[in-house]
Amino acid sequence: MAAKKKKYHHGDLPRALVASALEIVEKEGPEALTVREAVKAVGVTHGAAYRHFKDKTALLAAIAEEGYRVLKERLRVAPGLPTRGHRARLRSLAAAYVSFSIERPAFFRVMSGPRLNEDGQFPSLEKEVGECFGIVLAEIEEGQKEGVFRPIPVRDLAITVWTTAHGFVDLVLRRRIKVKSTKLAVEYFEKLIEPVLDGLVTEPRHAKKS
Amino acid sequence: MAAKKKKYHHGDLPRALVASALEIVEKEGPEALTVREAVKAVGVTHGAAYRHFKDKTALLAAIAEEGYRVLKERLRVAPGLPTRGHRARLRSLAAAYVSFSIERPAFFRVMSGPRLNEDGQFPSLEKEVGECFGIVLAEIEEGQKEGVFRPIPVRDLAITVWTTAHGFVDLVLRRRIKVKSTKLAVEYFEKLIEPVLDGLVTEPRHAKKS
DNA sequence: AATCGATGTGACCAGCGTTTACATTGAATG
DNA sequence: CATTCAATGTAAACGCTGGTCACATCGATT
Repeated sequence: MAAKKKKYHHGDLPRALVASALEIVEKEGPEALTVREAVKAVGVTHGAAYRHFKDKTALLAAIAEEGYRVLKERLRVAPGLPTRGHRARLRSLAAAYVSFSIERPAFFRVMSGPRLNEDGQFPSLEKEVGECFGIVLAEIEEGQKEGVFRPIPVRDLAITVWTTAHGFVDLVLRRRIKVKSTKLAVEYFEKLIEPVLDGLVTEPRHAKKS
Repeated sequence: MAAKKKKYHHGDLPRALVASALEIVEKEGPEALTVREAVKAVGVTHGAAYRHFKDKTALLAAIAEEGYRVLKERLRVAPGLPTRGHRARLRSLAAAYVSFSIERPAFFRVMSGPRLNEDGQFPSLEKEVGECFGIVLAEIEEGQKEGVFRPIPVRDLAITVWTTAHGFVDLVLRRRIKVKSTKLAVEYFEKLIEPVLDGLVTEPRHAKKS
């Protein structure tokens, strides 16, 4: 019976709203998200939402931003010990992007969904994106200094890996690439990316035992 | 003054509707598409649209299908003469996907946009997708027979290339990868995919002149 | 205790996708 | 040629949406 007191002011409506909205997206997909629905779980009128978010788009941007924060954490721990070698670390980064995106498709679809990044809108979102990309850039830079990666512009290398991971996830979530489980999807990706990595490193290609 | 006779029945409403809808998507983006708006240019009530399309989604599916038909044609002519060698032909296929998608983003965004391919809905759409993918498969199969591509499952090779091209386009259209023009985008892609191809072929990597 | 900016309310708007009962047609049938 | 009938288009309605606005209520500052 611990009925919450009905306060006129909520206290932290923005955060509660993002959480509620994320839950809806997780259950019914991004296009099913409705300001009115998101507001219901919070116990507030839908008009109140517009005190904190200019737009429905702004609400989506907040979700996306949160998503990039989660992704950032996963990218940070992904490479594991520095002893693993740069190729393995880069593979782990890509796999982390894939597993995050496939395990939390709601995040992924919002993060790469609407036109959140057309202009300079949502600079804080842009910042999170930049930090995620920066992690990949830094890793490749180091690896290249040690001569592991081919002498291609770092940016190009990073974009190639990003492109591969992103495209894979997108096609999986759109059911163009069919997989039976999220776990298998990540395993499949790790198999696919191996030849791509071969093309990005200087060391002679993995000798297949045959 | 060749005012068209106002006939009660349109003649070919479905085709006209798809054309009108595509035009809107081209001008204002897919999310701006409205059944009511699409119908205006055709001079018919919005209710009439539902005689021919179960849904707004079905209308989008028709656009997507048309898009895959156009793409298919471009994939067919892309490889050029068979004398070019399989690596060049595969690169051309990927580049054709990229240039089509970037030159006609409206098509791309509809084709890979909403959940058109969740279940077995829109089988005719599914067929077009399959044919496009089939062109890539066939090319790789041949190249592999001649020992140009590494002995990886054909499907995996095809998916890797598709993933790369698709991911690149998606990131470009979402302004995550910044390019100054569509032409430069394609050129940039062709540069990026080179190392990837290196990883997919058996021949020793391109010797860089240095 | 009075004040005031921030926050929430409720009513309202135009526009949307979709459905329905009804009107109009052209082609097939006799 | 007249009749019929399925296909196609119309008009009005439904519930829902994103967004706005005048107003109510609060909590912190004075």
